[in-house]
Amino acid sequence: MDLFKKYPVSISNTLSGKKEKFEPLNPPFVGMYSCGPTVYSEVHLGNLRTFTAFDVVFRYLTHIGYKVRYVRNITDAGHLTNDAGEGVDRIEERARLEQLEPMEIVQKYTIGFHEVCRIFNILPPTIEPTATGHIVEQIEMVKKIIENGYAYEVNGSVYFDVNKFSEKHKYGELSGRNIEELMDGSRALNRQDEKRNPIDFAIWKGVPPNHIQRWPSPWGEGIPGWHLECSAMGTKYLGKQFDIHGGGMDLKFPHHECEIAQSVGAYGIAPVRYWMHSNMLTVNGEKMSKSKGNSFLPHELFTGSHPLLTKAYAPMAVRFFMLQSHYSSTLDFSNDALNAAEKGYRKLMNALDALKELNHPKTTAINESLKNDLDRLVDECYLSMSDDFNTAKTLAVLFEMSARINDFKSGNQDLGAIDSNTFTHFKNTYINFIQEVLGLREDNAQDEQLLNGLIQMLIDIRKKARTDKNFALSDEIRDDLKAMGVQLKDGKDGTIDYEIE
RNA sequence: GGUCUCGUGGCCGAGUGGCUAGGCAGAGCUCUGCAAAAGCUCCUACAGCGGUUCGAAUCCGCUCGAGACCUCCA
Repeated sequence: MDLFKKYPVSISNTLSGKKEKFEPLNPPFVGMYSCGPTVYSEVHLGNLRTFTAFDVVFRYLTHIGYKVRYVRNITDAGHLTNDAGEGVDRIEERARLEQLEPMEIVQKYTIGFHEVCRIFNILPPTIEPTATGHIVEQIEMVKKIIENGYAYEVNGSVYFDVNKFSEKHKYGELSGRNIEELMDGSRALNRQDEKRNPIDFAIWKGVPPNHIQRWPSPWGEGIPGWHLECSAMGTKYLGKQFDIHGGGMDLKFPHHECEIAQSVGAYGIAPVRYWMHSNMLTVNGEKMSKSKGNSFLPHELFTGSHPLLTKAYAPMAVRFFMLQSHYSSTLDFSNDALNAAEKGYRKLMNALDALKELNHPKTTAINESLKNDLDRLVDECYLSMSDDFNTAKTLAVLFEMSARINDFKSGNQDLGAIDSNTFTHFKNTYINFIQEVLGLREDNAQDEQLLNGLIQMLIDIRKKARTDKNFALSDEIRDDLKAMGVQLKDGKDGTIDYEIE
């Protein structure tokens, strides 16, 4: 039986505001889209939280047997910072600043983004389309919206007519807004404004002659509107209606709201069945963002070079830190929290190493209650993840499992007291959840071999010293290693393990 | 100003009507040549006030506090 049938997934659908049973349109296939980065500068940790959240969704759905097509875009076409045609195009701005062609900027930061994803063990999506690679699709979509009467052209730009749209459809359903309030909230149009209504938004924007990024269109040279790419590419690769659309909370309005309007305006059907929004990473209670100047860059984390950090943190400790909270809650970023996460992460990984070394011996007398306990833990891993991808709850279960693992390792508990099927199931679940579902892995894998050899050598010397009762020497070796951050651990049976701090 | 969210033990964070979250820190015990690790035990909270209920951290109301969106942002 497929795991997704045994452990049905529920998702907090931000469209309905309720937790709903997840039923894909065409099981076992799942279509999932999440908004990727605009590649005009380095991604920061806040961005990474969202990518990590949907990485785990992708991983888990895949793990339980769904065939997931996961589309995450790269926004490499510049967009004006507001729809009135004022403001700046960030990619264009950056290009002028660095004296580069916009596509050089885009290339540079796309590569940087991929590098960071690799470091944080964020899997590549199954399709990673770019906005500039889908100008044709976007133009076609604009045409359809015009044909359907929901957009109008002014001076080479095309605007979505929100008022017209709302005569037949709902606008603001996702973000819980109504048009009247939005009108009140927006400033009045000035004389130069091309829009009929302040809440209309550009789906194609004509650009002045000095603008570098530009594409020909039926309305003249210009750039696509900034909400349009997701609609066009989502439709192209996932269909007019697909299962899951994710993104950060701050994209809910206007970005996702506009996506819905465009898709309905073009195809007459709601594009997404389950909307998921991940919450913000905060610093001292405030949203981490570039504009607030409180963002952390990945390399500042690895090197500990940020003024608010007391030390460097490994990427996997940070990933673990993010998984310790639910994606829909805000998560506060601090040294103390990171320190705690680092230790918790190590504990989990130590148990993982121990478990990999464990093999089931001959079964002796079966301990029923132990067997039931292990089966329950396996079950709870799945139930927790199926409950709206509750990674925090899942980690709590994994910690319980690690205690059982350490019992087996130390001999506190006899492995023979359970049958080998139970053990294999337990073992596979622990390994799979940590590595595949949560995407946690050992850091520093490259240097490990060399280091392992060196330390092993010292361990052998120390073993001899202890056999000779030369404790002065054995302690010296242990203490000197400790000073360098290598902690030796003497086992009951004379084996010596170590841990790098 | 409008809309909305949140306020959990020393810290971080799950939990949305009754049953122990978990991690980190702290205390103790076991194991151990010592140390570390590990296991076990303890520290048992839900912003304040009122209400609903047999029973509320969980539902309702008010108060206080924090934050988000309404402009680009994951």
